[in-house]
Amino acid sequence: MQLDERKKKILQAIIRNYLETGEPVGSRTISKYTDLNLSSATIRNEMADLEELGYILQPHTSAGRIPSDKGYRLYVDTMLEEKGREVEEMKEMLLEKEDKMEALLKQVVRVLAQNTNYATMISAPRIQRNKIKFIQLSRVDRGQILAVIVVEGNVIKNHMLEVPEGLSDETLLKLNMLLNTHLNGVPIEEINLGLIAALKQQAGSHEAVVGQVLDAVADVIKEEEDLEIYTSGANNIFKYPELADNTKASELISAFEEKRALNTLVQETLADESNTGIQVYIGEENPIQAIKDCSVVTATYELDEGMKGTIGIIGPKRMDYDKVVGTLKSLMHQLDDLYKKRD
Amino acid sequence: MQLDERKKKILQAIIRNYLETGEPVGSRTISKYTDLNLSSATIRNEMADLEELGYILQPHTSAGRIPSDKGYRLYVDTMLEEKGREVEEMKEMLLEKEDKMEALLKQVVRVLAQNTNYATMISAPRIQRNKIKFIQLSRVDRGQILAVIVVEGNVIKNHMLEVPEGLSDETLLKLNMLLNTHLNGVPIEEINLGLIAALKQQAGSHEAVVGQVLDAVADVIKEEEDLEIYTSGANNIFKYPELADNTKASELISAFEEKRALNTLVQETLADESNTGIQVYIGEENPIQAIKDCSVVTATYELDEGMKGTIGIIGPKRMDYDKVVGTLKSLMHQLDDLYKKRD
DNA sequence: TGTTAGCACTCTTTCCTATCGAGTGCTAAC
DNA sequence: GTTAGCACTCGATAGGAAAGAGTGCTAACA
Repeated sequence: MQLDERKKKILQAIIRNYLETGEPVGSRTISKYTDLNLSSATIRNEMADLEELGYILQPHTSAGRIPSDKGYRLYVDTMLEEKGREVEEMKEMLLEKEDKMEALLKQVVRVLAQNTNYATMISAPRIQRNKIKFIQLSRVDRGQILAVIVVEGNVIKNHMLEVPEGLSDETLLKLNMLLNTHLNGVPIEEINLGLIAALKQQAGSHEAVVGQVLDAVADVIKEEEDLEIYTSGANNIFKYPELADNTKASELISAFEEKRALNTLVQETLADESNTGIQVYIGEENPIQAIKDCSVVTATYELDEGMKGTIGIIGPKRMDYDKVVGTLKSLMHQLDDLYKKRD
Repeated sequence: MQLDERKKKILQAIIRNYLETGEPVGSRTISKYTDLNLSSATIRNEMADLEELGYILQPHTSAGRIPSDKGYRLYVDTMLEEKGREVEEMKEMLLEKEDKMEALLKQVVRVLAQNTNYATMISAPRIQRNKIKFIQLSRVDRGQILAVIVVEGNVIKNHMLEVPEGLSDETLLKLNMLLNTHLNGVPIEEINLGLIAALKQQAGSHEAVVGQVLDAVADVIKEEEDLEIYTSGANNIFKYPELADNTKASELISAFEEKRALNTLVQETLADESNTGIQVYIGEENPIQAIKDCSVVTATYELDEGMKGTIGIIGPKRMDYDKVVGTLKSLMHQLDDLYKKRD
């Protein structure tokens, strides 16, 4: 059996309707809902076929049909081809520029949750090019030195070092020179044992200080790895009865709080380079067990200088894919603009 | 009518039992539960009295009794006098020292949630003494300058400034001198218009740079105000049926996510200086409307140098106050130790 | 051959009712 | 003051009937 045009139309109608109502949809509804002018009986026949093909399923014998994961998948795929919508609504809200990346991300994720009525997440951009741009040691207190490390992309890292009180200003100046001449412009990955040994040797009796600075540099990478994720709108799941029962809700909330799980999602999204930057995981397709009853739409955004992050929208399988994809696309453009303007 | 010793004992028994089961407790249960050797009928009489006094109430005519807010309050008050327990369990977990304050707080709040099975929050310490300790401008790029501001308590603030490319190293040095001589040791609150004007005048043509630095300083205070709050264990609320229905759960989760609300709780806790540092808000007593069906136990912790923060545990009204207070007390000691050791 | 009307059948949902049982309040006796 | 006893209340639970939505199948139709 093949999936002809009419079957596709009926399937689409079923899904659309189900997205709206969340209830299984019957043949009579479709008979009226579409412009095919077919009786419910005919629809019933077609539905039986669609079920056999695996695109829809019946919760129980005398209920209407609901889309299967396979059905959603077809729907989403055809939709992604067709659409390139826009949602301008949130532009204004975003335009209240925020100075700090963190605040900006928090705002984006909140606006997105409010706009879509789904749960949302965003991962802070992961810096890919990691050259050291600038290092400075400054005395703050008698026995305390502040190390400031700036990495390409203007990621700034502060670290307080305890030093012997006898350390003179002169020495400090020397150490500054030493560090900057050897490390400026060097990608963090290239700081190997040889370089470290050379630095320590030149630092002489102050090798401990150099060691601490290098530890701080190493931290920059470490922080990269457990990258920051912000979430919002977790409570939106209560708007969808199929997700709101205690067990599921608890799992979902928990996954949202323990951002560890979401991280796998981020990784997965960043790894996949194939398409437009937008990916849709339906039900079991997504890598997180706890949200297997949900669908996830993710987008990769890229700011200047190879800084990449992920935005995700998590909702019921009957989420309004159309709108969500549109919103994400528009949002990505705006993030682009926003960043370019500021830069 | 007075609250004699026997009534107190009965009330305590009712509350204890209700804390365990979460079910209304009947007269027969109490008759067996206590060592008073009274029949259920007698208990019934006493319960009628207790109800009249407002310490307990009946969900409906033929049900047992549950404690009222007033009842809990009495229970908690007498308990706080008596107890000074310890919970050593989480010591080990905390002893895996974390370098960064943020990571430490996140860990504390997580450990606490795991230990208690309630939702938990912690606010990052708010610095009270705000003297500027150190300011430094460093050139990072041709047109970019990094301003590092260190405030007493070693709070570090970075800010990137855009400057005209013509700015010479010499000028930079002068500006550094200027800022440090005038601002070092000055409490941020005391930077008034007069001081600002004087600084700008001395900076001459570079007053714009000084202005930007001062803006960054102002940010330190601003950040103080919307202080950071970390939460954990929100999903624990699903363990208590009386909180787990959709409406309530949604409100709770939402309040937990929107940390704004929790902030009022922090403020309130910090404001109250009266007692041991531990406060208990029962039901409507707490300032957040969304969690009016919960109880909140808060503690103020104080690290060195007048840095104060708040820990909170949010659970059902029938939370195990005894254990929670004990846990919090022990935790506070450990935080003290931890910080002292590191310092 | 595809479409449709009709009908019996299935299964959930809803509502009603009866029953159960926990717990109370009251009375009378100890 | 304490207790036993009893009638009463009211939620919870279970069973069953009726309603309703929707199906699958058959037979008729164009």
